[in-house]
Amino acid sequence: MNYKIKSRIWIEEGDNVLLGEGRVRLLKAIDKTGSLSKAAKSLQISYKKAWTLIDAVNKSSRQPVTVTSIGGKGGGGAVLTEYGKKLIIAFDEINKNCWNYLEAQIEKINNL
Amino acid sequence: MNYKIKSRIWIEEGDNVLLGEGRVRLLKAIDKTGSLSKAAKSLQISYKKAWTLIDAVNKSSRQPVTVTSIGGKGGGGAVLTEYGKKLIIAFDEINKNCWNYLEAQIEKINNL
DNA sequence: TTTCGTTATATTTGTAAATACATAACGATT
DNA sequence: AATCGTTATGTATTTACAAATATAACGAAA
Repeated sequence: MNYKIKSRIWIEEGDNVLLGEGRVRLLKAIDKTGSLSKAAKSLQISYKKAWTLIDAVNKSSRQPVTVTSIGGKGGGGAVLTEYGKKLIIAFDEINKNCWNYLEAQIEKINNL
Repeated sequence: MNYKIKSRIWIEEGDNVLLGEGRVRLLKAIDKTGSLSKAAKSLQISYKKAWTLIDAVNKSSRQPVTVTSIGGKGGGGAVLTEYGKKLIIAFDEINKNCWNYLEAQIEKINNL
């Protein structure tokens, strides 16, 4: 059995976290469902947790990442901004490249 | 103000963690002090926490990472095995290269 | 055989984080 | 103005984790 290497990356603005894997997952779910409550349900987390996460994302971001509306047809909803979409694409790419690098490097340790 | 990117890497054997940044820090302190209790003190963690960490390291490692002795002159002590020394060197190198890569990549996000 | 500083381990206590629950506010549609 | 599915927020409870405390075991050396 060989060792495996794992990693987590995240982006900070000052002392606050902007993005991590969980937040990216949530943003993708919002993009797919058009709603924060549906996104939360699909990820099996509470609405409150999802809301707190998105609130933190928007507070630490330079530009809005989501736009929400309350009331009206369907009760409201949430969508990603263009900036938000670009963010998750860039994050995923960096993360994937990081994994690829690490997966190659673990051989150094398996061969010790 | 620009965003910063951070990361954590760790090595797993099956479901158990072998090495992470904290464990590597502890192993280095053991190497420097020759004792688990002194290493714990130098890192401002409890002896118990240090012992639990080292126990987990040795249980998930293919080969012993530390060798401890109880009683006798000086009460006993702990030293790293050659395998343990090689492990922390390899871990540090991989980790450092990972940081360098990420630091270059964060520009993609700062330029969005 | 007593001392000493260490390793080894169990048990309790305290604290922070996650979770659950509850409710207000909103606004287009009917 | 009543309804509906959302967003938005406060509060309480539970859980998980960290920290503190206590104590046994060890063996060389004096």
